[in-house]
Order: sequence, then C-alpha cells, then structure tokens
Amino acid sequence: MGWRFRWTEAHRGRSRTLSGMARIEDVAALAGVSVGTVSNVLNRPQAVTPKTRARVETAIAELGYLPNESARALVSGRSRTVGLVVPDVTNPFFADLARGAEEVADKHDVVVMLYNSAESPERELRYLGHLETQRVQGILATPVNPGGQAVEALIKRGTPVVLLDRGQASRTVCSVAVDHRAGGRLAATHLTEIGHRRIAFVGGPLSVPGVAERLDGARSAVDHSDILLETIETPSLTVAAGREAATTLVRRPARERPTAVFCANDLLALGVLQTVAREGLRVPEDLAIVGYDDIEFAAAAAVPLTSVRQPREQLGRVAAELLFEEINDPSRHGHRQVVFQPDLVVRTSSAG
Amino acid sequence: MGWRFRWTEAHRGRSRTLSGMARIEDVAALAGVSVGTVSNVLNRPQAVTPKTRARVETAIAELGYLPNESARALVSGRSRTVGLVVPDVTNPFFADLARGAEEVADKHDVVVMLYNSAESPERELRYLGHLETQRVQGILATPVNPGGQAVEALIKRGTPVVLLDRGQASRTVCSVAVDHRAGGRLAATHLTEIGHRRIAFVGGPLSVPGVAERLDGARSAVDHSDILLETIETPSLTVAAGREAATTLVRRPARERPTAVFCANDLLALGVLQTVAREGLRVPEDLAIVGYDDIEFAAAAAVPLTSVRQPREQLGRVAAELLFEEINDPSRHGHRQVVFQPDLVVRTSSAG
DNA sequence: GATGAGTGATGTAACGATTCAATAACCAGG
DNA sequence: CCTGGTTATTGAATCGTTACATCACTCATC
Repeated sequence: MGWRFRWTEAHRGRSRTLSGMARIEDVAALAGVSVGTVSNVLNRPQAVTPKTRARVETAIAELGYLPNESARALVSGRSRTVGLVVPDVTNPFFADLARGAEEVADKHDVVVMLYNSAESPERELRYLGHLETQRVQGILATPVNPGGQAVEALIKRGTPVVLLDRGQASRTVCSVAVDHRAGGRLAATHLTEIGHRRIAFVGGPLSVPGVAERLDGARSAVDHSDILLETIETPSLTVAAGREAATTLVRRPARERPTAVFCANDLLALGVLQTVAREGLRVPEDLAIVGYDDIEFAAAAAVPLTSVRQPREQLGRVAAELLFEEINDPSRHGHRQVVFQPDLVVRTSSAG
Repeated sequence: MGWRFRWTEAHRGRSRTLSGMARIEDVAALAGVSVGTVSNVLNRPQAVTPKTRARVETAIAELGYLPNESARALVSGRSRTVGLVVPDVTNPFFADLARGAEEVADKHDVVVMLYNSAESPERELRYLGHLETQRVQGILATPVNPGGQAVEALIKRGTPVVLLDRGQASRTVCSVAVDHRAGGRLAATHLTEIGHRRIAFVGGPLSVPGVAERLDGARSAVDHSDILLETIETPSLTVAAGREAATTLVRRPARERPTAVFCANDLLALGVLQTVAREGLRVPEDLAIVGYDDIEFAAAAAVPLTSVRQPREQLGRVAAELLFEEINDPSRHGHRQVVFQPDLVVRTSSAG
C-alpha cells in the first residue's frame, strides 16, 4: 500500500520545514518506541520501565518537545484553564482578587485566563463566549449585569460558574460576595458617630448592584434621624470620576457642603481626596472621607484613607475553591452562596 | 459495513449524555447539510447560498452551538491567543500596559492571556512553557531575567516574542522599552535644579535591569558635582518596601538625612510618602519625593507625586503591534528595538 | 436536448494527542 | 526448555474541526 508511505513522507516534510515543533511521533521515532509509550511517560510514568523512560526523556529533551495542549484538550474535552472575567483590571481590588484565584488555580495545575470586560456587556458576552469556545473547566465572573441570561446559558450548557462579588441570591450557582449593605451601614454609622450630620454618598452607576447596596446600607444607618444623606451619582468607579464629583462639591459654599463623603470605592475616594486637597480643603477637618475596598493605596495615601475592608484575596481564593469543588465532583457539589462581612478600617481621613 | 453504523451510534450517545455540548455534526444533521457546509457558514459565509446559510444559522442558534477552539487550533496549528507575562499584575503600571496590549489584540480578534510571574524565574518558566504548549501565536513578556535562555529557546522553536520594558540590545528579537537611564537623569537633574544637594535613590532589587539603569542615569546627572547620591536598595518594588525604606530614613537625625528621594517606581514613592507623612515630616519641605512610572495614583496622592512618566498604554500597544506584524508577515518582518523617551511630570511632592 | 461553464454542497484526510484492547517480552518454577 | 502468569509496549480508534478535491446542480448556449 503505497499511500501510507507517501503520507508519512509528506507529513514529516511539512513538520520539519513549516513548524519546527516536535510532535510526539518525532519523540517516539528518536527514542525507538511507539507513541503510546511516549504518552505513558508523560502521563503515567510509573507504567513504563525506567530504562525506556530514560530513553524517551532524553529524546524529549533533545527535541525540546512540548505536548500540544490543543490536541490534549480535544481528546479530554476540557482544557486546563479557567477563566476570570472582571470589570476593571486596573482597579487594584480586582488585581488582588485575581491573585487570590491564581494562587488556588496553581495548586490544581490550572492556569487562569484573565479578561477585562471594562463594564461593557458586549465585551463580557464576547469573552464568555470565547471562554466557552475554549472549553475551559470553569469560569469566575463578576458579571456586568448579574441578572442577565448569559451566565444562565453558560451553566445550562455545562460550564461551572462562580459569581464573584456580584452574586445574586440565586441557588442555581455558587457565589462569593461581601455584604455591601452591611458595609454601607458601617461607613455611615461611623461618620454619624464622629458627629457628621450632613453626608454625601459618591458612587455609581447605581445600576451596579454592589453600589446600590452600599448606598442602601448607608441609608438604613441614617433612617429615622435628622441626618442628611445626599447622593452624587458618578458614571464610573474611577479616580477621574472621583475628581469630577469633588469638583462640584468644592464649588458649593461651605454651609451647603456635606462635612463628610462616603465613596463607593477607594478609587473614587482617592479622586475626591486629591481634588479636595488641591482646592485647599483640609481632610478630615473640612471634609471627612470614607472609601470602600481598602486597596493598598488607601493606606498609602498621604492622608490615609478610612475604608471598608473587603477580604480581597480571600474572595478570589474562596471563589476558586468553590469552582474546583464543582469541577472535580459535580455530583456531590451543592451550590453555596458565601457572604463575607466587611469591616471598617479607620484612618486619618475620618479621624475624629 | 456494519462498523460505521455502530461507531456513529456510540458517538452520538456519548455526546448527548455526557457533554451536552453540540458539535458541528449535530448542527449539520439538524440543518440537513454536511459538516463541510456548516464549516463554510462559519468561516467563509459568502461561499454558501443565503438560503442554506439561514438554515444552518437557525440550527446553530437552536442548539447553542459554539465551535471547539481546541479542534480549530489543532487543525490550524495556532490558537487565537497571545500571551502576556508581567512581573506584577497588582502594579498599575503593568495593568495599564496590559490594557494597551489588549486593545490591539482585540482588533486582530485575538485574546490576551495574562500571567503574573511575580518576579519568580520558576513561575515565569512554567508560564512560558504553558503558553508554548498552548501554541499561542506569540508572547509579550517582561522577563525576570532578560539575559536568560528561556526566551531564546522560545524564539528558536518558532514562537514570536516581543520583550516589554526590559528589552536588551539583542537584535534577535523585537523589544519596546523606555530609556530608563534618561529617566533617572531627568529625575536627578530636576532635584538638583531645585536645590537639593543630598539625594537618596530608593529602589531594587538592582538585579532588575530597569532599576539599575534608573540609578545609573541618576548617577550620571550628579557626576562631577558635590552632590551626594546614596542608594537604599529595596527587596521589591512595592508600597510595603517603600514604607520600610522610609522607616530607616526618618529614624536618622535630620542633618544626616537626604532632602530628597528618587524612587525607582511610584509604588515605592507612595510607601515612602505615607511613612514620611505619618512621622510628621512635610513633603516637599522636609523631604522632596520623585517617583517613576506616573501611574494614576501618583497624581491622586494627597501630596501629588512628581514622577517620571512612561507612556504606559502606548508601550503595550506598540509591543502588541510589533508582535502582530511578526505573526502576520514573518518574512518581511525585521526585528526592531523601540525606545521611548520618558518625561518628567512635576507635581507638589517636589515643588520648589 | 445535449454540452459546458460555473457555482454550491459533500465527503474525508489530517491536525497531535490519549486511551485501551491486543500483543509481546519477561521471568519463575517445574 | 517449555509453560503460565505478569508486566511492558504497541497500534488503532477517537476527539471536533478545517481544507480541499470531488461531485451535483443550474442555466445559458448552440
């Protein structure tokens, strides 16, 4: 049968010239064994004689052979990756979260693909689709719109998902979140306790559930009191948005100004702090500031920022652990909604 | 031939029960066409009649079919991803860089896998290996040790690489970097011009080429003068390291203290700023501070930080563009070493 | 009504690995 | 030196796509 010979020749020719990358067959040929044996060396080393194993390993080293993950994934039906979709990589809160998740994934010999949805539903959809297309083992996501059907569809088609920081009450999926209502209450209570009677909440968009919850918590803390809580909604949760919000604040005459602001995250708070300081107001004497997340830069600000601390890395770790639990034992797995309680870290920006 | 029938049955059975995920064959069956046609709809829509195309698209939607990237990558030999390896995702400088790269990759319909080597050569090696097993189209990397052979081997085996921020002079590879010597000179010159005679360089480890270059540049600016430049080497480029370095500084009696510090990056500078302020020193009156990178938090610090600005996102963008140039036209591609000139952004922390 | 050009759909080898049933090699014991 | 029972290795089927060489139409032309 001539065809087999021809095929083999063409095959080798292509491989040598075009790709340069060794295949398992090349290793087998060099070591004088079958491809099955090479595969065994790779995946079940104890099943092969030390002598042949050594020979194969030499060949592998000599050719610089690295197995093709695509082929592996094709056979096994799953790639060795999980996806992580966050709304803003440049927000240190999410960077820390990613670090926590990465740590756990490492232990499971899985790599984390990090995607930045930039709060855009379109990008999020594209990225989730891409992850599914990659047949990732599972996905950790902070969905832009947690009520959306994108995640539901994903789960229905069989990809395990853990919701991060924006879990809804749904029992159909695991989630890890922080009680933002409690966080908001904590912040507002603190400000009232140190004597503030006029407080502004700076944050937005309010369509982001976590933000609305923080506001809600703050409101619940001042309900049935004479304390004034106004809302300044921002278009995003960035330093720039904080600067803008502060600009409108400092323009007001002093007696129409709140004496304290509670910001929906630390980026906003830093923006507010910066503008307020530049305009000559003293923090906390003229304006007290409380942030949220307790990112590292909160403490590092020259007026160290009081902030509601979230267990940032732990959130990522626990989420990843839940995900791997579901991946590795889907039948025994029951969906859980983990809710952490935040706590308040008082620093100079709201000191007495 | 009975075997073909048996095979088909078993095949379908597995797919239905175990995976739930539709295959191209399922789509073909539902639409009443061949798999080839479905593939055409997916990849060359113009080659198929509108009528059949519509039928296939309906079937795709109905089944929620998503092509298996592993299989695609296997056939084409390349996945639709590029890798990005950075030494510290939690450093906003690298987060911005990643954003720039992502932007360009998006245009090429390629996704960026982000890896965090955490300055560990072992992790870096693992990640580079992983990227190679994934047969990524190319890699953007800020290698821990740019002189190492890891990158060389990668290139030799055919994966295009662009060195980011830590390019050596090598002509065998593209690189995008900033002239850190010039940056160091800029910072030191500025400090001397506003009258400082005793300056400390805070940064490390000095084995990181960029750090050593910044120091070198600073030295060249004070050479042949009576200005004292001392070096305080730090174990890392983090806020915490900055705090520690500052602690040793503020303990000294005032007359043995530098009047200005030049930090190898903004994280260090923020750490220094924080500690120094907490210990009651005024910035810039008692101690002027200059950072490096000009991350967003530099401007947002309550004592806004003078910093040497790198074109952060642009670095990522240009690097990605070079990479895609090499990927899409390897023969015409010539390796280039792009070097940006940094500039100094003077803010309060070193004002007069 | 047969011919041929041109277009659209089909069928199948190939991508590079894993897996597992079948076979070969080995080694004691008689 | 053969036999039986392990253990080590082999070979082929398989994963889900793509690409491309065939094959099947359709429709204008003579």
